[in-house]
Amino acid sequence: MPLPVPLPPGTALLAWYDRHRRTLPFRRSDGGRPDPYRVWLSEVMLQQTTVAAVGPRFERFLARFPTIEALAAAPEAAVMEEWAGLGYYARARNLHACARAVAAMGSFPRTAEALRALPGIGAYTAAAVAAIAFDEPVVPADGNVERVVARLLAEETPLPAAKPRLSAAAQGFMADEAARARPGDFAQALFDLGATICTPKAPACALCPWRGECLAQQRGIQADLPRKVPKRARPLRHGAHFLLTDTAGHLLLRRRPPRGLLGGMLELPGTPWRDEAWTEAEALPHAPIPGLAWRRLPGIARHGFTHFELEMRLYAATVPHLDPPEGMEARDRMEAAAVLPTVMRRLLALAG
DNA sequence: AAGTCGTGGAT
DNA sequence: TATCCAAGACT
Repeated sequence: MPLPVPLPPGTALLAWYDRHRRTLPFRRSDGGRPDPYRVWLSEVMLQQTTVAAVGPRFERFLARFPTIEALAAAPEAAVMEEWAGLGYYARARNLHACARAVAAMGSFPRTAEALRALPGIGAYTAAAVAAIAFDEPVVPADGNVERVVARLLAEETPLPAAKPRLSAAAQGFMADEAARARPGDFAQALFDLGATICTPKAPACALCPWRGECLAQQRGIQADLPRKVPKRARPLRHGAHFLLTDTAGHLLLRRRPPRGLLGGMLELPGTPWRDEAWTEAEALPHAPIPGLAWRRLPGIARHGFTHFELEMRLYAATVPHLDPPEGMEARDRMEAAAVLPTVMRRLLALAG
């Protein structure tokens, strides 16, 4: 009987993946070659966004834009509306620009290096699409992979400073022959390991295919890694917005500037957002149509952004017929609820 | 290169 | 309620 030899990392991880891989809406289960359009779309949707949030939106997006040519041919406003509620709206603008670039080229580039040059595709997404769709031997380093590698190596340097080292170490996995034979599966195996075993809070080390070689687990510090630099507190800001409706149930919306926060999305017209609350006398001059009988609705809508928190007051008025001023448009209430970003849906909720 | 850029679920 | 953080990109 030979001495038990630890399986090389690639073989052990892939064997675990073949038994425990997750079934996901954007992941093929028939073993066929993934469609680059679907892989790319899912990777962009999944940027800083949970699998649970992407799930129902992925097929819905594909139903509306079945091919990258269809996406490229669509107006940007249609893409923004389809993206409403998903957040990080620059992704939708870049997605559209990328679709037009790829459609003009005829097909997706097949290497991470070439993919990296497209809008909205950074180092991670380039490697993920190259590995999953084209089996290029690269390792996409997302938050899961950073966490797995930080624990494997017991890396004490806090993120984000440690990211280059962790990413390089992850790429080093491709020296393993088993990993190099299945780059797409290897990448997704790392994702699944991070999502189901090597979790942020209480990792299930007893079930981990790499428990034998994990330095953090040996030292008992796995739950403390990766270390991170503390985030700054989020300031509180204030706004006042205006709900103008007509007797047919339409309401007035305004398109935000094409870049920056919520760039290109629709909103309820309102004041700028500032550090101090708006009094009624300060807010009313910002109404889309001054001089109407604006009435303050009770309550305050709150919404958390990445780097500040927002409290909004809402004023309402009614006119017989809505005639949108320049730069604004009228939508019926059901449609508005569907195309507005979440922060604006909170205001609609305030109106009942 | 640190700040900007959304949202919802888990804890 | 407060905090974390998720298949990050861009400036």
